[in-house]
Amino acid sequence: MRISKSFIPTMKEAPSDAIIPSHVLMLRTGMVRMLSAGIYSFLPLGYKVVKKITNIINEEMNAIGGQEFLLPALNPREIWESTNRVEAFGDTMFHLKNRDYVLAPTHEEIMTFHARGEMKSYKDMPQIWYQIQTKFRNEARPRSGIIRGRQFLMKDAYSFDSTWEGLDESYAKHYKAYQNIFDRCGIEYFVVGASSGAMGGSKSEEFMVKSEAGEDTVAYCKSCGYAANVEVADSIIEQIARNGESKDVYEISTPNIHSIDELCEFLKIDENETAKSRVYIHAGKPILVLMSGNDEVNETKLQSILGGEIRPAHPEELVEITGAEAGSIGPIGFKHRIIADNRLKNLNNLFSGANKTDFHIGGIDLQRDVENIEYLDMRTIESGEECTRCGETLEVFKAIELGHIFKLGTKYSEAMGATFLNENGQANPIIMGSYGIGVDRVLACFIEQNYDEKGIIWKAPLKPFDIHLLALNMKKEIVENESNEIYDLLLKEGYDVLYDDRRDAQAGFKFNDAELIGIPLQVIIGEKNIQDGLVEIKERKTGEKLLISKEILLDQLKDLVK
RNA sequence: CGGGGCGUAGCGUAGUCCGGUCAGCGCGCCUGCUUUGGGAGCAGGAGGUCGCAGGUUCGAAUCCUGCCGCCCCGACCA
Repeated sequence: MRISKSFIPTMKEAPSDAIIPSHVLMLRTGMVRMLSAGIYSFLPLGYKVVKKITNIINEEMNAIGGQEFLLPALNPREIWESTNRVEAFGDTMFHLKNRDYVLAPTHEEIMTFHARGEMKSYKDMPQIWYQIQTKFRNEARPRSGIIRGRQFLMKDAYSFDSTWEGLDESYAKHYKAYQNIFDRCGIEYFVVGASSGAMGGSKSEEFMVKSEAGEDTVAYCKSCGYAANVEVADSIIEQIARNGESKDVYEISTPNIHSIDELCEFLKIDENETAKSRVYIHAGKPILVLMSGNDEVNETKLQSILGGEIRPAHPEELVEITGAEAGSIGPIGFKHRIIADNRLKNLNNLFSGANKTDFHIGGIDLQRDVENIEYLDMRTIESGEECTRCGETLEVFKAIELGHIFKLGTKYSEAMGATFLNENGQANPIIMGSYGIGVDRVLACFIEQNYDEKGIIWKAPLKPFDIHLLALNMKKEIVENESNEIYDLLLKEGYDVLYDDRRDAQAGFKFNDAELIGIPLQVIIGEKNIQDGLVEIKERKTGEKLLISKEILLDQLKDLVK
């Protein structure tokens, strides 16, 4: 493709709205443009890479027996009512104003609809059906460029089995296919066991990549592969020791001291000598949660301990309940249920709030001074703590969900009456799985993992072109003629070539565009070299250059283009 | 939905507090000449309802009211 004739609008500066690297680079390389918040157009260069990804997905899905569909994005609302998911999705689902249709955010119902119509016997199964299609979700807050949009490309697959063992097999096939897909795309990922949440079903796993732009926080152990959402993750952490002798409790004036850090600084004490208080409301009653120092309450753990909904108390409620403002609350004199984190177990000589604004209490002995205190694990783990499985160091970081596989079971088939007859002639609901991949997220995540200060660095499977051919000065006849000749030659050899044949662009301009777009190999035609019959080959990633005779160019490329 | 920020030419921005020589700068774009291995030089040029709608005023990018849009943090999220 000749750049002079193509639409690849590169930019030296990115719009100030773009923050994360993939967003900046996709805009700067002319792969995408934003139409509205969370709604992007793919331009030719970007769409070319999208198709590379979807090709890989097609191959791997077909390899496990998947059959590709294309379902309508426009759905009658009624079918979503049948599984109660209009309510479940709430405002996240787009509704049309002038007809009773919704824009599909996923396709369990539609696939189940087709299965219900045709799959009447256990002999019809197993089946794996999938599609690659645009999905719509009315995200309250689109962000991070293409990573979280209101409209996005998704590969969604559905398995239909007559037995639970069959579902296990279909699920395992998808797990393997997903590994192949992400491996082939050149993405570094890990798998996190997840709760299936509102999707229903018994088991689900998420394929994640580490990224600052991520929306989940996960704990990951490099050495044994343990990975868990921080909401449910555990770690090994040093217990704090009880002092030999307990002091008496005493009140301290601590004007304007609100945080543990301020308290430690003010009293010249260690975090381990403090207990932080958080008040939650559970079933209409206040509960004091005591944490050691700056440890954070893990609300998911707390919620599963207590059962039912919890929420932090509002500032006004705090005063009502404890008599003090946030920052001065503590266990002494607190009249409701008190739960302390395991790390605080039986500690003494602690500092905590006095339940009197601007006062703290020292010398607290939880054994002696706090009646009916309960100890439970409520901590949010942190980077650097030890893995409970292998004892190595855990890392905690943000991650993006690229794929999610679910054992759905019979939730949808039961709700929609999709049944089949088994060997004994009995009607049973079809046993389903569902399996998603965010296709444009794969693209964004690849870029997040493969760029430098100059631009993107493509790897072979997703590269938009094989070779970037740069004619440095097209106004010189020899450069123009030789470059055109080499371009034709490369095309004839079957290479996909991006040819920078612009007459009015300076050499430096072309170099920078080439680094930005990031095609792995550049073939550079300069006036002096070509006069000597020489061309240059440059590797984008390393910057390594090779000056060779043009006669052996094709031979060299055979080794270099993968 | 809560908090914060922003909206001036295709992109990046100055000016807004303190109303009037205030619509400016850089990049990009067009024309010509020069230059040509790391985002060129000179000369000339095009391009703006200052997000939209009201209002105050002799006069509004600037002050007031309402609305719209975008970004960031949070809440939410299969």
